[in-house]
Amino acid sequence: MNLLNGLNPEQLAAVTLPRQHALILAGAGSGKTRVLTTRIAWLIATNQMTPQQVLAVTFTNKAAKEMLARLTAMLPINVRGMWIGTFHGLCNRLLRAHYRDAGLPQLFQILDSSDQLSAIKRLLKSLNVDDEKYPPRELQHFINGQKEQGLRPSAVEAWDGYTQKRVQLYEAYEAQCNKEGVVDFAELLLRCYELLSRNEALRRHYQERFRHILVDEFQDTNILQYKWLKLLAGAEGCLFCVGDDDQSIYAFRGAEVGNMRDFEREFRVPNVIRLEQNYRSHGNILDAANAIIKNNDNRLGKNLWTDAGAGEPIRVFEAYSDLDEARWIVEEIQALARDGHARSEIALLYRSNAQSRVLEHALFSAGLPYRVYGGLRFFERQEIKHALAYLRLIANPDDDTSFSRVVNFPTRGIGARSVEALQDAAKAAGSSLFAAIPAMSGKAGTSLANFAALIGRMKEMAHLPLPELVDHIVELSGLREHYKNDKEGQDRLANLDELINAATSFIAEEGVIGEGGVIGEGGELSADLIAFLAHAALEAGEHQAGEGDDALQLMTMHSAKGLEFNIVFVTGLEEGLFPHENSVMELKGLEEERRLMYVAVTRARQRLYLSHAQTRMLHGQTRYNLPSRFIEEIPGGLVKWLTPRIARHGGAHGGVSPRLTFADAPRAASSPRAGGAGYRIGQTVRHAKFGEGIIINLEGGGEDARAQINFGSAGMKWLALSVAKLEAAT
DNA sequence: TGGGAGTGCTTTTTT
DNA sequence: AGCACTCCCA
Repeated sequence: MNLLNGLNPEQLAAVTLPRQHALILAGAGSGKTRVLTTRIAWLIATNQMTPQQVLAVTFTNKAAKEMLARLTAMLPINVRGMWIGTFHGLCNRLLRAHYRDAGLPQLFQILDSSDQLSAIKRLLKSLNVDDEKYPPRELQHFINGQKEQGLRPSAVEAWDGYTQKRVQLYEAYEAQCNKEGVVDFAELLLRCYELLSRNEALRRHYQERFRHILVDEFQDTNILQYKWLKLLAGAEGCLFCVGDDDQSIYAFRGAEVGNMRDFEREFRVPNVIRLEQNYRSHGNILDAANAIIKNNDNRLGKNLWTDAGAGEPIRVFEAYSDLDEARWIVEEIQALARDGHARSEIALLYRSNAQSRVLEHALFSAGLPYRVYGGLRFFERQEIKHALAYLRLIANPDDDTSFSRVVNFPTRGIGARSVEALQDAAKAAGSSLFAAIPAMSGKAGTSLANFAALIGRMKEMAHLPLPELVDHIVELSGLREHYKNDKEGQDRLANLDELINAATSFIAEEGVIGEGGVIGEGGELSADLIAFLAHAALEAGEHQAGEGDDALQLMTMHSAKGLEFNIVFVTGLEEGLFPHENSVMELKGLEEERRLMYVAVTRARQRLYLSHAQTRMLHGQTRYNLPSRFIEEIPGGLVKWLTPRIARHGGAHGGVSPRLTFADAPRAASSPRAGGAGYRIGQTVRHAKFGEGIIINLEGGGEDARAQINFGSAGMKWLALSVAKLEAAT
C-alpha cells in the first residue's frame, strides 16, 4: 500500500499494529509524527475505522495542525469532522456540546493564565485576604496543581493550617468562577473528566465512538490527562500512545513521565515499539546525545542511530565572558553566512530567557536579523485583550474579569472609588458587577449606566458578521481613538486591525459549521463569536510576525523541543546556569536538566556548537561559572575544542578553567580575590563546621567578597570570606 | 488620572 | 541589570 512506502520496519510495525493498546517509544527525529498520522490514515484506508471514530490528542495547536495538514495530504477526505486537537481544545468541544450536563452556562468563557491570575487577585481582595501571606501566583499554582491531579477542594488532603486556608480559597475561587460563568484551563479538563465519569450514557456514547485514541507526546501528560484518556478508552477502546521519556522536560508544570510506565503496566500493553533510527542528525551528534542521556537512571531505554554517517565533530568554545561568547557567535555566524548557510537554519539556544539579551545585542550591532521565540503572543497583547474583553461582555456580562478590565479603559471617569462601590453593591446583592449597576446612584451611577448602555449598544450588533462586529467594537469602545492619540499607540492600532483580519480568517478557516446563531439573553449572538473567543483563549496566536524573513532563531531549549535546524548553538553551558542551580540539589531535577540537554543536542542536523563563558553577568552581578558537567559527559573523541584546552585536574568539577586565572584575567577587572586571600574557583577549602568543600563560585570583592562552596553532604553554602574561617586544604 | 520614583524579584511554559 | 508592580503626588 502506498501509504506505507518508505517506512522502516519499526515504523511499519507501529503503523500496522492490530487493534491493541500500544506504546511507541519514539526517539528524537525518529519520525514520530509520521507514524502517528500514517497510523490514522492506514486505519481509515483499511476500513478499520471511519474518520469520525478517531480521537487524536496533542499538547499544542501547532502539533494538531501539523497532523491535520499531513492527513489532508494523505487521504482524500475532509478532515474537519475528525477529532484531532489539544486536550483543552477537545474538552472545550465536549463541554460546549454538553454544557447543560456539565453544569455550565451556554456561553461560558475561558480564562487564560493571566485572566485567572487577575480573578484570583480580585478574589483575595474581596475576601480581605493578605496577599503577602497568600501570594496570588502561588495560589494559582496551587489551585491548578490540585485540578491537574483531579482534586476538588473536598478531596485535597490538608494537614496544616496554611494548606487548609489555601483549600478554602480554592473553594471560594471555584464559587466565583461558577458565578461568573468562566472556566480556566485546568477546569476544562477536570469538568470534562467529571462530566464523563458522572454521566454514564454520555461516557458510553463517546467510548463507543472513539474506537482508536492516539496520543502525542505522552510523556508530557499530567495525572488528570491520563485519567481522562483512561476514562475515554474504557474497556473497549484502544490507546496508541507515542512519547519519549528522554524528552520529558515539563515535570515542573505537572507532567508525569511515570504515566508511561503506568500505562504499560495497567493496560498490559502487549506492544512496546522503539523507534530508534534517527533521520535528522549526523552520527556524532547522536552519539553525544546517547552518551549524555546514559547518565540518567530509570529510563525506558533507547539508543538513537543513523545511517547518515558520523558527520562533523561537535565544536566546543570556551569564552572569557558572556560578551565574548556573543561576539564569537556573531563571527561564526557571519562565516557560516558567507558559506551560504541560511540564517533561518541556524538556532541559538539558551537555558533561560534572560540570556537572550546579550546575544540579541551582539546580533543587532552586527546587523544580523534574528527572531526571538517566546514572549508576548498576539492574543496576549493588552490592546487585543481589551478588545476581546468587550466582546466577552457581549456574550456574558457576568464575566467580572472582563468587566473590570475595560470598565474604565479607555478612561471614562469610572475611578477606583466607583468600582469599589460597585463591588460592594454586587457583593451585597450576590450578583455580578454588571448586574449591580442599576443599584448605583449619583455620579458614579450615571457613568456606570453609560457604560452599561455602551455594552448594550454593542450587543445590538452581535448579529453582524464577526469581522464587522470586531471593527465596530474597536470603534465604539473608544479603543481606536485612545490609541490614535497615544504617541506609542501605532503598533497597537495595527494590532487591532490585525484582530479584524484574524476574525476574517478565523471565519474562513474554522467558522462554525451550520450551527446557526446562539440565542443569548436579549438577542441572537453569532455562533462565530463564541467560537472565536474560545479560539482566542485556547490559541494564543503566533509568537511574532516576521516569520518569512531569513532570520536567526533564538529560543530557550524548552521552546526548541519538536524543532530542528541545520546548525545549532547551545550556549551558556555552565554549572549553575545549565544545569540550573535550583535543580542540581535533587537527582530528579538534575535528570530533567540532562533531558533538556538531550533535547537541545538532538535539534541539530549537521553541526552542533556548544559554548560556555567563564564570567557572566546575572541579576546585575558578575558570576564565575565552571563549564557544565554536560560538556564533560560527551566522549572526548566526538568533540573538537575551538579554544585551547589544558587537562583539567581534580575531577569533573574541581577543575580550574585553563584560559583565565583570576590573577591575570584581562577582563575580570574586579578580581574576586578576597582581601588578598587569593581564593579561586575549584579550590578545596576546609571549614571548621562544614568540613571540606570546593569553591564553586566567587563574587564581590574586598569586604563583601563571598564564596559559594559545595561542602558535599553538608550542602551548598554562600559564605562571606571576611567572616568565615576557611583554610586551604590540599 | 497618570506619571515618576521606589521596591522587589529573577528557570523552564502550553493550554 | 532590567522589569513589573505599587505608591504617592501634582
